[in-house]
Amino acid sequence: MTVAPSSILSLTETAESIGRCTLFKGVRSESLLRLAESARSVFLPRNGTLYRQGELADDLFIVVSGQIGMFLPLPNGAEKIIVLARSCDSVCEATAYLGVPHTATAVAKVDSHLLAISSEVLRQQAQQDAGLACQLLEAMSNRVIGLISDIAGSSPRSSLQRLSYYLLQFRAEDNPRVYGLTLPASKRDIAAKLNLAQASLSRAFRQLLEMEVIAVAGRKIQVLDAEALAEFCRNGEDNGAD
Amino acid sequence: MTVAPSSILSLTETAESIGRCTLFKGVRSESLLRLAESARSVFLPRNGTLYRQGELADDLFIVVSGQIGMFLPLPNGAEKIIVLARSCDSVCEATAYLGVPHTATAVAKVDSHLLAISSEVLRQQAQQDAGLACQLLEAMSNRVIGLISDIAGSSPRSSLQRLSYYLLQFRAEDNPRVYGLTLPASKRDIAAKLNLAQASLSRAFRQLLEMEVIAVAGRKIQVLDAEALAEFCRNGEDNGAD
DNA sequence: CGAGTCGTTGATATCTTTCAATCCCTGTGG
DNA sequence: CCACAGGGATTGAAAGATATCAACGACTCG
Repeated sequence: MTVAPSSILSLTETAESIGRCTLFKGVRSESLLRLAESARSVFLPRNGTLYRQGELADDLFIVVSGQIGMFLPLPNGAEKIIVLARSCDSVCEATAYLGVPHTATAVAKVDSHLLAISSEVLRQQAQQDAGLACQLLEAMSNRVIGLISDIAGSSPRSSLQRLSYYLLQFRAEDNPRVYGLTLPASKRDIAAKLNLAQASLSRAFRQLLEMEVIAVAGRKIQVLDAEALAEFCRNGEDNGAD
Repeated sequence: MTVAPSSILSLTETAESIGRCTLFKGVRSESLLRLAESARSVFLPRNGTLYRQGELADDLFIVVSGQIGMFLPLPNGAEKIIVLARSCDSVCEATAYLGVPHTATAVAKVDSHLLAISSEVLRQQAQQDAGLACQLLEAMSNRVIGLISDIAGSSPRSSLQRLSYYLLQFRAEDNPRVYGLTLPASKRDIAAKLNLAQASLSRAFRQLLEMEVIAVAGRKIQVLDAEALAEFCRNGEDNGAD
């Protein structure tokens, strides 16, 4: 992991960068500046390790650009991806806030640029700025909900159900029957997130494809019948067209 | 769900009750009182439903006595238990703080007594009392870590590994080789938490038993060789005695 | 044009699930 | 004190689904 002094950017620029992150949106600039003072700029090449499970969390990371994957090493050598963080996302808020060992390992999926904020400063600032604390609270709440959603998505035994659930998460608010999406990562990583073998995911895609519920073009996917997907999630059985 | 006016308890008594909860430990009494004012007392008989997935979260619940199980209904009619909350635990902090729909369903495993705190008041108070907000932040962080740990425990395919991981969580800080524990719920519920069929969990217990890694007496369990359990978690294979 | 990665596909083994019957323990009632 | 539900846990046999291993095709990059 390459660490560059944040001085490449001015303090105010750094503060702005931090403020753009969803985690700190709306936080008053004074707090932002404090955080920026403690920030280090980190560049991580593709496949570079940001931290490993078990290491102490001294920093909160903000993804400026690139993509970071947090995963759990699994007994059989495989890995389970917990979060895929992209621009403006933050990583390891919980462990950083608590200052405890990282629960997962984080690596860059592509060349990435991040900001490391001292967890100690973060705690201090949270104590003094309730607005900041509440913002963190909100982000953390969303993370909790996201994790529970992940658990929900990984709990069904059937690979078809897991994939259906996953694809359904990209559906817009107004619940359209047809919609498009782009996979945020390689199929291999998606499989790791859904706790499936690459091969199993591939077969699941094929099933959906042959049922004409989706159309696939590389990472671009067209959902042709979201209702059918939802039906899979409920019943686990195919009811095709009704 | 039976709702009784909190007036059975004096306001200060309620505030004290709230303060005992780990979620609000160390919070200044003024904030506690504000929260207490908004609190309702809730009694839930065994198998009573506290709330269902999808309902709006208007309240944060504190378990005064009893046990609450939060679970996700699964496609095949089974259910996945996410959290088992006991005395002094809190339930659905994230959804309540955000005021969004519940992500899971909560029922009482035994006759239970809880306190319902208005989520709106909670948000207000958090804005005004950074100490409270930080306390919530800490609790939420722990919840995140706990969830990730759950994910880690549910990710390995093997039932032996899942059970081993689960039992290992009861190990004391100093990593003793031998230790005892009492299951916090029925084997059926444990199975639901580990994403296993009752029968599969039973068989996993039997394996561990026959390998003399644990001893079982109802809900009381003696771990005879924690290292062996840890080994299972890593390798997924039995290396018996070395 | 060769190297490397990603994704697909096939055949097999392994594991869990499922369903059902049985056993065990507990609390109740006679 | 014994008998009888009732729930929880165990066990057995069969079926189903995914993992695994390996080989192949497609694509990108240098």
